[in-house]
Amino acid sequence: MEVIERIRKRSRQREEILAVLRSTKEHPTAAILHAEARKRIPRLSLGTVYRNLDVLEELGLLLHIRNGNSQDRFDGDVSPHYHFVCDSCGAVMDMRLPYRPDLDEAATRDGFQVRGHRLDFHGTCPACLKK
Amino acid sequence: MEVIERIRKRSRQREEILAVLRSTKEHPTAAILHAEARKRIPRLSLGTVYRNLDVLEELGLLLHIRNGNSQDRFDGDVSPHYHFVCDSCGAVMDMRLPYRPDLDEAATRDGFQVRGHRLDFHGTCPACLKK
DNA sequence: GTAGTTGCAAACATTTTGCGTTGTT
DNA sequence: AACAACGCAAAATGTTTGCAACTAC
Repeated sequence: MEVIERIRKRSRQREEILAVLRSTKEHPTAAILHAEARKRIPRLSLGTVYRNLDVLEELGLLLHIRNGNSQDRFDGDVSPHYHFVCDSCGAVMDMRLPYRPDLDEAATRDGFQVRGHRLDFHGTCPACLKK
Repeated sequence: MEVIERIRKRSRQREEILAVLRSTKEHPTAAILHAEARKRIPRLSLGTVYRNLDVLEELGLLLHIRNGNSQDRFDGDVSPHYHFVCDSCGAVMDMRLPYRPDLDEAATRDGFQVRGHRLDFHGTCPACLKK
């Protein structure tokens, strides 16, 4: 948990939530993380999951993807990268595409102070194309 | 209402909602549209606003921006363009930046069928910078 | 007359919060 | 001992839906 312990008290719940998130390449919802983490901490409540997701986001240890059709998704990979969202099945996948800092430069004008960007591609994912 | 009338029955409510959306450069939430359209149609219900936003999205007459901190926002400008989201005040603004179809080409690989992309910049908006 | 559309209110789904207890430092 | 974090359940938020009445065609 590195950074955290200087600012927050440690908790098994928080460690477990982050571990689950880091163990997958999917981009799970809060409910999925809850179900998964419960396998090891059966009494873990959903409220605790949300509270810890907030804390972890604040500390920059996860990405909060407010995209989805309904439920938000979370990404344990905080390095800059882009996503692909399937129009058909709704899955969120990582793109193997270099990050483009030059886009921020092009956008810095008209008085905007640009801190970064978010780029999502959408279309049909390989799995759905097969159907 | 151009296109619509061939597919749907016309309704004053739908026309008013689209008119309000087109009259602004802000990117209003459903609640804002409701409040605004109510000035002319006092009994307009929020349910009707949501139903019509769905219809209008389906017909390609608006963009549904599932971004925001909580409430979704809507954009009456359906031409391809990018947005800036202010980290400080949450406002969504249009960027004067040319659309980049080449990004889609670069992303077409690994079996993805790319239909388009969404690019949001974030940082601090001119108004918030002054404070 | 038929079927799309409405207003209203109830239902939903997701996320947030209050509170008394537990855990970490 | 102090106070962060917890579990639980209730509340808040944003959106959707069922239904009877209304409206466009």
